[in-house]
Amino acid sequence: MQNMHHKPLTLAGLAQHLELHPSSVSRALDPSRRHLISPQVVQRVERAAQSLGYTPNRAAAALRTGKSHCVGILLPDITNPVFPPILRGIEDGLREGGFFTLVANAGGNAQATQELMLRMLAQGVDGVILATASRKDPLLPLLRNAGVPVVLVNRVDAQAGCSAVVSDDHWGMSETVAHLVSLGHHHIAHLAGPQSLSTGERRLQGFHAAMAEANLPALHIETCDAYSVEAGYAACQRLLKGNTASIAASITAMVACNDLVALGAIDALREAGLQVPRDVSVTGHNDMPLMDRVEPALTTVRIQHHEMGRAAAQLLLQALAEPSRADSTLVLRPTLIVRASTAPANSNPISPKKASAKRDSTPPSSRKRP
Amino acid sequence: MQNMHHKPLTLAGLAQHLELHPSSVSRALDPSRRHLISPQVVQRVERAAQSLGYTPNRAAAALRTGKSHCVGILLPDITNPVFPPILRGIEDGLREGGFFTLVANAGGNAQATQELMLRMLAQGVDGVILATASRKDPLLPLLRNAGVPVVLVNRVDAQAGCSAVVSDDHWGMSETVAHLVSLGHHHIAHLAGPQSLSTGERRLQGFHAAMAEANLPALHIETCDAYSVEAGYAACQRLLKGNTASIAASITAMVACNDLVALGAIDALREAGLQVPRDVSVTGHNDMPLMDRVEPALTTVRIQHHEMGRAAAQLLLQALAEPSRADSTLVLRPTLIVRASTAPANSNPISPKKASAKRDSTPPSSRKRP
DNA sequence: AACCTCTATGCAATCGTTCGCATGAATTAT
DNA sequence: ATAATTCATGCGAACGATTGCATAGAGGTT
Repeated sequence: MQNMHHKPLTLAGLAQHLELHPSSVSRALDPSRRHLISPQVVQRVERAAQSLGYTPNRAAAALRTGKSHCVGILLPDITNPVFPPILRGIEDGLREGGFFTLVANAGGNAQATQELMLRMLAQGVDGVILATASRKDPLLPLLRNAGVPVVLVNRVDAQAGCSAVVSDDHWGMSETVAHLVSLGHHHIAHLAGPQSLSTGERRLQGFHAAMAEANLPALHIETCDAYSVEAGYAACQRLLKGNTASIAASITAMVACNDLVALGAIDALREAGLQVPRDVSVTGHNDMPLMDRVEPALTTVRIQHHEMGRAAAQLLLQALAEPSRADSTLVLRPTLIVRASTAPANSNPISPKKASAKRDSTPPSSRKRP
Repeated sequence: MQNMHHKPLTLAGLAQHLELHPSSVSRALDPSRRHLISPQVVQRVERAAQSLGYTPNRAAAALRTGKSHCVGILLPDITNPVFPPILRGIEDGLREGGFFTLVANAGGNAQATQELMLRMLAQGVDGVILATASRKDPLLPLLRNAGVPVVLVNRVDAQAGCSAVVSDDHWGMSETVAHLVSLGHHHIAHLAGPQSLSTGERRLQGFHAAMAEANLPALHIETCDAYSVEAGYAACQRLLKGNTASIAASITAMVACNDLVALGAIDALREAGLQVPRDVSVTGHNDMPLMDRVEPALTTVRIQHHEMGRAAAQLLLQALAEPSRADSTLVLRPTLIVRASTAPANSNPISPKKASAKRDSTPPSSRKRP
């Protein structure tokens, strides 16, 4: 086989071909320094670069300038359906800015995560986007010390110190509770997320605020130790068993911190002989894919995941271009999607099933807030 | 604020501190060249590197050696639920080998994809994993010419020339058809995937082979133009309307090329007044997340996505370590997961609903082949 | 004791780009 | 016409790690 591994054309090679000095060619090829070179030469260089297929060696440029045009993305686990659209948004945004994305799953412990981050820094990433930050992340001081711009996405940090993009959890909770109240619910429980994560904390706060706003007491709150079906199942069981039967029976609606938790809760409710939504209405959060097709279709809060990623990328690009720029936090407004898992409150659990018809039966691609 | 951006310690700096020559330190730190240095010095160097927090500048090493320790991953769209577990597997595998993953979504046209790949090469990736390859990908010659090792995952290329990891589509189809036959189905249709993609082609071939094996004619085949709910919906409609009413009515089972297509098909069947699985059984492929919770829970072929990614990473690492090594194709065996969307064939559509009880009611975390 | 081996370390060139500075040519001001 | 000012380009030293080759001792052989 004629495997001609054309050893890539170098800047010096191109310069020689053009009978110019490498530095001139370098300048002619860089938009921000083009003005130093005469237009004719610029054109000549561009043509030659094009036809000879010259591609600059980024490693060399990275060494010289200290900029690798790579951004590190740290997320807990891409397998969690929340993250793909975020990552997609980040990648779309960064690509426009000419950056590549170095993705790593930081599933492990803090120790492993820290080492991972050190390796990323050694790799020379110009900035970092964290989708993993708990409320007080040990990585942040490290990154600050390294002088690398950071943007948090989906979660914020207690002691801030960097830009962030989050969903408006207060608004989401407020809409959810208002929806349930309008259906006649008064005894509304909350399956809260891990309080070590900012989303868990903020949604709980949002729930409290929304209940207060509706003049209802927030009595039934159970915390999950993870965003998973299993954790939701367990939390719901605790909620049902922990309270006296009469109190538990009075709960007619449950607001979950997350779609998976909601699914787990539905499982637990069914196991307890209760029907959703006839006996208890359940809501989720995130509007993960397929939530319109589970049984019953889940009423949930749709977060702008893709937009969150894109915004995070833009924030990082800004910080990269203008390091002195002040940090900013972007809050994106979610949308309540009403489906079949919520129904009018039913004070008498023995009464016949009613009003459980699906209200959002449009195909997924054309779903909109009613 | 006391933003001490400790300019990172350089190899020369460390050497100076140790009163050694940079080259000695470099060797002492590299496991494969350590033997050239006396054990005492190696230890001294390691200690110092540890305590002073020395991290080698990869950009410099990349320039000198031509190896960046980065691998490029190209996939159509991380938002497609098939890819997250694959990516996760790839990342896990590469991390063990000390490599980072540069991820890019190649959603656009061929032109844009090619440019993206060129930029990746300029970035200096040591190898590439493609999850995008159609049956005859224009990227492959380009990569071959650049002398960059390539591994295909989930899809293979007609003119091979590189390693690949795929699922055993023939086996999957064979199991699926056998399952349907054992339920008494004889008139089995196939909603095929795009024939420009290797999975679409291979699953169609597998379907033909499986039907032949069962001594059944493969008469009803309709091709989807994408792996989506909409495409499945449209294809199923064509299947129902394109045939005469009598033929269409005789179909009692449909094998879809993909879970989403199966969901679309179920929509179309319902719209036509047919019930799943009472009137028509439907199967999917992939076992995407939540397929156990849709209505009805989908019988589908579970692909080892994570393992596929991991294997691809290992193949690439091998190719990187030993460039002369021959290409190999790894075929992973999938598993049929039987759920509620398949039921015994019902020759009389008017007969009462039966045998639609869920057979896979174990929680998602502990699902196994029965 | 002279010679040879072997081993641990030092030396210096190199990878491909970038950028401060120097230089010569062209343009303008006086 | 000459000096002052631009402008376009050339020059060469970085950036930080790697690596073939050179070398200085230590140890062993006859």
